[in-house]
Amino acid sequence: MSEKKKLKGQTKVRMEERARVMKALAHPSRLFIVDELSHGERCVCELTDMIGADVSTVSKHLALLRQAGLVLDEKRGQQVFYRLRVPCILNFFGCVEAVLEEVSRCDVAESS
Amino acid sequence: MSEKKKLKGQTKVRMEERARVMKALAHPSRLFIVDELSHGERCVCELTDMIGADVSTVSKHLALLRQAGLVLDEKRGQQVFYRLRVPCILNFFGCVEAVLEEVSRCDVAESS
DNA sequence: TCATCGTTTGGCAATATAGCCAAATTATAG
DNA sequence: CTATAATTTGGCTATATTGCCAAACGATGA
Repeated sequence: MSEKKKLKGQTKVRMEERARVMKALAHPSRLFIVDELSHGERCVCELTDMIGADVSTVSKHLALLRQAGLVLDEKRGQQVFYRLRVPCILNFFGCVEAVLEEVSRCDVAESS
Repeated sequence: MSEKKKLKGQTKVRMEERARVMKALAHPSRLFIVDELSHGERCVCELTDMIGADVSTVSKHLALLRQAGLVLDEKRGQQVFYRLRVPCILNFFGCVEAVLEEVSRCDVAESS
C-alpha cells in the first residue's frame, strides 16, 4: 500500500538498465558516432578517420554501443558497417542542446 | 569546402558538452532522482530515504545534476529542495525503454 | 600459400567515478 | 549561547572507464 517509491528491487533493476543505455551515450566519440550514423551507415574505417583515435579504440566504442542495443553491425567483405538501431535516440540531441542553452543563458554562478 | 565532418575543433567541443549532460544522467540513482522530481520538488532528505544511500552520496549526485544544468535547488529553512530545470529530459525515458524492449525482443546472441 | 587490409581482442597504465565516513556549514529551537 | 537537524565538503579507497599498443582474426587478392 505504501506509495513511497524506493530505489530497490524492480525499480532498481530498471534504473540500472536505463543507466547502461545512457552510459553508452555518455562519451564525446560515441555521441559523434551516433550523430554520424544518423546520416546513414558507416564502416569502422570511416568513423576512425573522422574521430582521429586508434582503430581499436573506435572499435571498442562501437562494441559498447552495440551491446547497449543502440547500433547494429553488418559485415560485408572486409568491412563492418554500423547503423542506428533505435532512431529515437536522435531526439536526445535537441533536449541536450536546450539544457546547454539554458545553462549558457544563466551562466552566472551556476557552476559553483 | 570539405564535407567531411571530423571530431575536432568546434564539433569536438560540442560533443564534449553534450557528453557532460549525458554523463549526469548515466547513473541509476540520478535517473531515479530525475524520475522522482518529475512528480514535483523533493528535499535531500526525502531523496536520501528513497535511494537508501549515505546522505553525502545523494548530495553529490544532486550537485552533479545541478552542475550539468538539469536541476535547480532552493533552500527553505534547513532543507534544500530540488526540482527539474529542463523537463524535456523526461522524454528520454520513453526512448530508453524502447531500446531495452528492442534488445529484449531480439535477445539472441546480441550481447556477445 | 603468402601478404595485406579491415576489424576485433587482450592487456596495460592513466584517469575518472562512486560511496562511505568524518568534519564543516547553516538554520532553527530551547 | 548550546544543541540539534539538514546539507555540503574533504578525503580516502574501491571500482570503472578510456585509450594506446601488440597480437589475433577473417576476408581478399597475388
